[in-house]
Amino acid sequence: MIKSLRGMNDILSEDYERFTYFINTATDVAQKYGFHFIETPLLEETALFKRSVGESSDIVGKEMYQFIDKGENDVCLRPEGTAGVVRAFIQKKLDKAGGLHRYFYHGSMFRYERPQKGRLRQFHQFGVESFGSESVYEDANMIMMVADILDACGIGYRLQLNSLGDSMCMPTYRDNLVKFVERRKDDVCEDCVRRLDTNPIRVLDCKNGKCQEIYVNAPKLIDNLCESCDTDFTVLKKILDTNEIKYEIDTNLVRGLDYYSKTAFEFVSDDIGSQSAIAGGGRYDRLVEFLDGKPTPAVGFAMGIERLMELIKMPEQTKEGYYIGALDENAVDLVVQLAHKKRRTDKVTIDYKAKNFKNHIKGADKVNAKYFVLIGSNEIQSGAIVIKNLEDKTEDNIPIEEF
RNA sequence: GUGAGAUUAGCUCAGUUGGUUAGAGCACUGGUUUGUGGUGCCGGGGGUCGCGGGUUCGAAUCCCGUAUCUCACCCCA
Repeated sequence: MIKSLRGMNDILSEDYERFTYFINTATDVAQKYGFHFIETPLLEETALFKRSVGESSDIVGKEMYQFIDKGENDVCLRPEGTAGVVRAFIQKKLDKAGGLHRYFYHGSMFRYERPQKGRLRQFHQFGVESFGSESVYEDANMIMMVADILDACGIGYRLQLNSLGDSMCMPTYRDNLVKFVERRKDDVCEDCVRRLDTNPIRVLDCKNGKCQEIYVNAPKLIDNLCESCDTDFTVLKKILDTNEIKYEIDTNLVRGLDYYSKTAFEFVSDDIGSQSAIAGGGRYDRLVEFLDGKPTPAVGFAMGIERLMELIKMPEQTKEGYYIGALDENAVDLVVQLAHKKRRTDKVTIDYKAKNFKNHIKGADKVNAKYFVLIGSNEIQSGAIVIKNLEDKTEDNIPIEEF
């Protein structure tokens, strides 16, 4: 038997119901915020991700589905959504057009990782990107949108917040942090020593308890923000307070992608195991120019749909449509005919086999039909049918032509 | 990429110190006076015990390899 590749799942039946319910709910919220759908290719030039996500990140360093295509192009399956949207934004020259451009997307992402609960090689994200606004109100807008989507799906969460600084304050801070860690190089774990070279900020969210004890006394970026970053962060907190969105400041929150600056946030759930981040995002004011566009402030987020799946509270299913059954073989043709007519407006379930009453009602119950109609010799002779409402148990006798 | 555990029917799981033909519940399918309310009762189909080797008179059971899933590390959505 041929099986699907490791970490790549089929989505069907009840999972599909949940999946589409989430997409529809999130789409509805995004549209209410004035965002428009954008679809970008699953395959992009490898250089796009190297330059945006960053070569020091694990994603680019070891998790990309990268290959040379038949035209000798170095390409890879997208590991995340932002880079493609930014590329499209620049390619369509919207950076030069000015103004605000707001997009949402959803689709498959690919990362060559060891799968576990909440971590797949092909997974799905719903994401949003906003270009052209440097206002911290737009950052807040993003966070409120995530909160609205999660609320609409009945999902509980904790919001973690941090500021990563900008090109003014971040480099200075990073140098100070490196100096701090280098003085204690012998006491921290191997990973942290490695991080000093690759991505020093990441030492802050090291899971090693001993390292964390040491970093308690490390300089905090949040205490070393430049004036504009500091003001924005204060304003952001105030906006969230005003709009009754609870948050925790997590000075160790570091996003894994190199392009983030200033606001960084992560929504986490305590109910889904160790892969607990259900949404993450932040500001990336420099990314457009890194990718050869006109400098354009931007902010966005992405949500991991698979991680949300089991948390989504689906609305209660209501009875819907018709079940039409044949009591004897002669009636099957008429059943098919009536179903064909009724399907112009309603959902209709039929069975090609003639069965007795009890088996038909079992079938109607199983598909959650609201109306129940049986056709047998009596109906064919009299030309009248009984429509039974399975919800309120009432019956209605009408001529077949009026059905 | 590293470490640990798991894998038996469509699903959830039993299966004794290795011993006849591998079980249950749910699901599926049919019957239960060929015509009105589901839950009852009776029956039926469905398994290369993840896959491949090995030990043994004999393996779902013990050993080795391998695949996948799960958990942790790592990383992230």
